[in-house]
Amino acid sequence: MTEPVDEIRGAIEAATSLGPLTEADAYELARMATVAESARGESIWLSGARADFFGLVLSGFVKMVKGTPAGQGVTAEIIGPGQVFGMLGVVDGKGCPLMAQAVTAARYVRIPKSVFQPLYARNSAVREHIAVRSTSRLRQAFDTMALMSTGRVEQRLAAVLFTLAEPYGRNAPDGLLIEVPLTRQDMADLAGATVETTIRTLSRWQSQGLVRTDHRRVTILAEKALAALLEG
Amino acid sequence: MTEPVDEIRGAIEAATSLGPLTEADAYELARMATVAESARGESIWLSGARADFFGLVLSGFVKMVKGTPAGQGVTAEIIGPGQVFGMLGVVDGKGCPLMAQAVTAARYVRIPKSVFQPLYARNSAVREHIAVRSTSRLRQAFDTMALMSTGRVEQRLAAVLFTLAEPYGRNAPDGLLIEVPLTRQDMADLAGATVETTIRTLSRWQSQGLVRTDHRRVTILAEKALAALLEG
DNA sequence: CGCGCTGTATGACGCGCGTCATACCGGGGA
DNA sequence: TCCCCGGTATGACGCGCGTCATACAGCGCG
Repeated sequence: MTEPVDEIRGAIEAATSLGPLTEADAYELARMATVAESARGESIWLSGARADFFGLVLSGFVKMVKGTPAGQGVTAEIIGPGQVFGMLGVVDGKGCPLMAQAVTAARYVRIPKSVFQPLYARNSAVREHIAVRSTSRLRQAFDTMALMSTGRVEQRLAAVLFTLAEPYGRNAPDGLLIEVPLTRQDMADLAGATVETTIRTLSRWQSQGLVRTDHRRVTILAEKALAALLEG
Repeated sequence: MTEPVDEIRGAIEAATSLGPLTEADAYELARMATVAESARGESIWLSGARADFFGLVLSGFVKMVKGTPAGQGVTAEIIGPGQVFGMLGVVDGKGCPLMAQAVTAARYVRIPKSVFQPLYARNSAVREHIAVRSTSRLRQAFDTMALMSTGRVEQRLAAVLFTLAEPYGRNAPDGLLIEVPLTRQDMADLAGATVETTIRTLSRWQSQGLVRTDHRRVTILAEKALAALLEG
């Protein structure tokens, strides 16, 4: 069994989101970080709460949820193993406006912002790396905005599946398996729709042979046919 | 009459979006930049086109439009005097995925990316400044995403007005005047709705005394009542 | 002046999808 | 074992809003 600090350090060094850290920096972070676990559905932090740490997922999946004025939440993104979440606040000192919640049972590293901040201030390569990632996410955000404001639910849902398939898709014998276990409610939150409509849409797709769901995991069976819906 | 280069330099130094430039840097940029004009409705660059410059608005307004797979466009943001647009591509070298189009007759400074890039690479204060602004826009983007995916048109439209009022609102005798001249179509694009629905909604608000429109400029008469719609 | 074009406005119609209600299934706990 | 609860599924209903059609006012132009 490896020492926890080594496991953490390994994960930190492997996380491309953090950028090019020196060995000493990685060790420093690892030394001050801790591993935490959350059960499925558990909140890691609440929206608006000034979390004093950000997270690096070791296993499982975490979602970032934005509360709407209307009350219900919309999921902004799904964070998987090797990805960090809640680091936005590190850049400008403001808190993260999104709620973090475990989609599945999850293990993750808690890295105190107070430890990372000086490193961020000192290491310009890390700053640059994070800046580039921010702009890339901004591009994605524009795409999502455009989709959400014009599309029908069917299109949004299809887009959600493809968005998830990009980082978390795996080729399976009969199609493209999305490795994130999501309930219909989870997908509805991603698409900005209701559970019922999501269920209906997926049922229809299933009967048309476009997708298959198995233990909360979706497999895209007919990629081209599903992609065609996006043009609608 | 001031020399063009001085007018440009003044605008560049005043633009907070560009960050803390040294005098020499500002002069260097100004020397290589040019002033351009666009008539209302004119495209400054097309989506996907690799513009080799970004812009700094001197007067008038410019909108950034994201084309949707479905065909029609959604306006991501409105850029006013003193604001820059299309600078995203400078950070990571990729092009700007949004179309830039003049909402009104507009004058703007064209700053070649090839001139700004080395400055960006050299001046870490500028990098940091831009990074902070990116994260702030990312936050906004999350808000907009949440709004677009859940809200009714009425709510989205109200949100659009308040979003515009923040940078471009001015206190007028009878309310809050939004200084951007927008057609109903423009507002529809911002809200992700159709012209007809936008017209109907604004007509209703007008008859209820919530807003007034005058020469394409909207005045919010009953701020609290309008804000109440957001909670719906 | 009439003509065309753009922007605003209003009505009719239909469908997508949100809302509410009901039912079934599987798993974990007393 | 039964019960309960979270997740899935399906039907009925209604309304918001997108779509299409029509009308009119302002404005530049030949």
